[in-house]
Amino acid sequence: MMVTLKQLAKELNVSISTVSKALNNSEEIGEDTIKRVKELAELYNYKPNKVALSLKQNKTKTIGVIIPDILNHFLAKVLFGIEREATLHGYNIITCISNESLEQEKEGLQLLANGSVDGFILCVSQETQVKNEVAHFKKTIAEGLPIVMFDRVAHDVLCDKVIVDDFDAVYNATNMLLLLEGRKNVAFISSIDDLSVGKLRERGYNKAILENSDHLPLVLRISKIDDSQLKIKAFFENNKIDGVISADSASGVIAINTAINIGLNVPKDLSVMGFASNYIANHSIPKLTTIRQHAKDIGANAVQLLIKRLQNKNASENDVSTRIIKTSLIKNGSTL
Amino acid sequence: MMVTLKQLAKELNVSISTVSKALNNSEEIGEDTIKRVKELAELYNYKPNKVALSLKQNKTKTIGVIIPDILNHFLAKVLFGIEREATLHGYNIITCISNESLEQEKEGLQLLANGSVDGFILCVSQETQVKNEVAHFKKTIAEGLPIVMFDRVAHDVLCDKVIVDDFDAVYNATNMLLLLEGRKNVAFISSIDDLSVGKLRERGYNKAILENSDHLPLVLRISKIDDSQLKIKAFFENNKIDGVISADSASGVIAINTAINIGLNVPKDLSVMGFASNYIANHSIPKLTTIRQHAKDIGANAVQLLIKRLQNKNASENDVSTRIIKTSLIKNGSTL
DNA sequence: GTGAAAGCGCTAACAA
DNA sequence: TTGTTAGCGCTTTCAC
Repeated sequence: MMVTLKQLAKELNVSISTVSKALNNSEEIGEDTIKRVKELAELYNYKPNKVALSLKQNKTKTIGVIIPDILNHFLAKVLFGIEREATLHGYNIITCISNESLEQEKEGLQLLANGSVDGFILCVSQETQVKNEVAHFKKTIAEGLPIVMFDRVAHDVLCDKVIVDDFDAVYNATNMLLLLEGRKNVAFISSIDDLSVGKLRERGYNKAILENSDHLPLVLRISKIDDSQLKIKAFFENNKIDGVISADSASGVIAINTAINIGLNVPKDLSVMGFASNYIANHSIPKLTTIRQHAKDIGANAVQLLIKRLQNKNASENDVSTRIIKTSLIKNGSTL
Repeated sequence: MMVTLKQLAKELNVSISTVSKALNNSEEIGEDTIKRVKELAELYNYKPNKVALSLKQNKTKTIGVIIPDILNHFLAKVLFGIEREATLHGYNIITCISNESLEQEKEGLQLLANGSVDGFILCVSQETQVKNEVAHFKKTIAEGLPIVMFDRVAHDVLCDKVIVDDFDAVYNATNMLLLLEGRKNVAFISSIDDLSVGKLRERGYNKAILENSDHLPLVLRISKIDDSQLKIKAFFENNKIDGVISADSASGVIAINTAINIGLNVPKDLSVMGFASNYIANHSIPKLTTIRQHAKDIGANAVQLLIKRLQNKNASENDVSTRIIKTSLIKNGSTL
C-alpha cells in the first residue's frame, strides 16, 4: 500500500541506495537522477516509513505522555500544550491515561518502555502520591528513558520537573483577601487535599491565616463522592465566612453559585477566588476571580526540557532542572 | 540500554532464533533451554522491541486519533473512551489536535500516514466542515489506512461512523418543554451552529417548534468571540422566554446562572435543558437537566469498528457501518 | 555517479 | 532440538 524505496528503485532501474541518496539530496547523485527520482516519489506520494527509520536510528521522535485524568481541564490544557510544542519540534505523542491509579501508571510506563518512545512526560497519579511509590519511575530512568514530571511531582525522583508556585500563589491570594479587602473569616475549600499540589496550596493558606488573621484555619475538604453543592451549602450555613480560596477548579464557581443561592451577595458579603481556567470561571455570575496556572506553558516547558535531554545524551542524569511557572491572578467580579 | 535477543543469545551461547522461539514458548525448543532463556530475559528485563516488531509484521498496533479540540469536555471524554478501549485491545493511541483547522487536520493525517499507525479515529474539524473538504480523508483511505469518524462526520466519505441521535434528541427535548411542561416560548441557544451536529440539533428544535408551537423558532447564536453571559442576558431581556434548549455544553449553565441573575426563577419561570456533561451540569443551581451523549461509549464504539476493520483486511471498503449512540435525558432541577 | 552490502531487532521458513 | 538465513524499509560505508 505504501510505496517503498525498493519499488521506486525497481521502476527507475536504479539501486535502492541511489534512490535513498537522491531523496536526501546527496552530493553523490547526478542532478537528473535526483530529478527523476523525486518526480516519481512525488507521483507515488512516497513517504519514508517511520518505523524503519526509528529502527535504524534507534529513536522514535515520539514522547510518551502519562496523564492521570484527561477530563480534568487543567491536565487537558497541559496536554494541549505538550502536543503543540511536540509537533513544533517534529515529535509525536503517545498518550496513556492512568486514571489516578498506580497500577495503570506502571502499566503505561511498562507498555511504552519497549522502544515505542524516546522519553516520558507525566503527572504523578493520585494513588502514587498517596502511597509515595517511586520505584517504577527510577527503573524507567535507569533503562535510559528520561522522564519530565509536571504539576504533581515525586520529589524523591531525580529528573526534570515543571511545577507551579502553588504555595506562594495561595499565600498571596489569602493575604489579598485578609489585608487588602479586610476580610475576617477566610476559608479554604479543596477537593484535592491528597495531592502534593493540594497540600502546598493548603499550606500557603495556613501560613497567611496564621500570620494575618486572628482565627484558625478554616478548611472544607470535599471528596470525589460528595455532592459538592450540598457540602459547600452546609459549610456556609454553619460558619460565618466572608472569603473563600478554592484549591481545585470546580469548587470556586460552585461556591459562588451556592452563596448566591442562599442569598449572599458576591463579592459584597463574600469574596471568592480560586484556581480555575477562564472557561470554568465563566460558569458563575459574577465570574470567578481566578488563579491561572498557564497550563499550556507548563506543557511546552516540559517538552523543551525533555527534548533538551534527549539531544544531550551525554548530559549527566544527576544534573536535573526544575522550572517554576508562575501563576497569575485574573481579577473578575467575585472579589472586591 | 534495552536488552536485545542478540545479547541474550550471546550470553547463553545459543542462536538468536532459539532465544526468540524460547520466549514465544515454541514447541520446538527444549524445556530446560526455555527455562534458561526465560530466566535470563527476566533478569535483564527483556522486552521485545516494539519498533522491530512493527516493521516485521507491518502493523503498529497503534491508532491515530485526530481531535479538533481537547479542551472541549465532550471530545476529551470521547478520547478517554478511545484510550480505554484501545488499551483493552492492546493498542496505543497517538493523538493529534487539529485546533478546528483544516490545515492541521491534513497535517495530522499526513504526519501519521507513514507507517506510524494502522488507522485513524477522528472528529472532523470545524473549518473542514465549513469548507466541506473531504479529499484528504479519501486519500488516506485509498492509501490503505481506514478511518472511523465520530460525532462530526463527513457524509460524503465512505467510512465507518459513530454518531449521536442529535436530531431526535433535540426534537424530543423541545417537545417535552412544549407539550409536557406547556411552555409557550421555547428558545434555542447554540455556539456551534456551523457544525454538522449543531445544524442537526437546530433542525430538531425547528421541527418541534413548527409542529407544536404557535411561534416561530427563536434562536440565539453565540460566536467564539462573544461574551456569552452578556449575549444571553440581552436575549432574555429582549424576549419573553419560558424555555431554553442549549446545543453546546456551556450555554446551558450560563443560561441558568444568567436567568437567576436577572431575577427569574428556574425552573418556575424558565425551564432549561441542554447538551452537557454531568461535570458541567453541576455548575449551576439548580443543576442543568442534561442531554447526555455517552461520550465514552462513542469512543469505545469507534475503536471497535476500527479494530474490526483492521482485522478484516479483506473486507470491502464499500461495506461500511454507522453506529448511532442514543442520548439519554438526565432530569435535574432546571426543568419541571 | 552508482551500486552492493551490512545492520537496526525481530520472526519464520527451512536446514541440519 | 537447535541453527541458518532471509527479509521487513531504511541509511550509510565502502567498492566500483
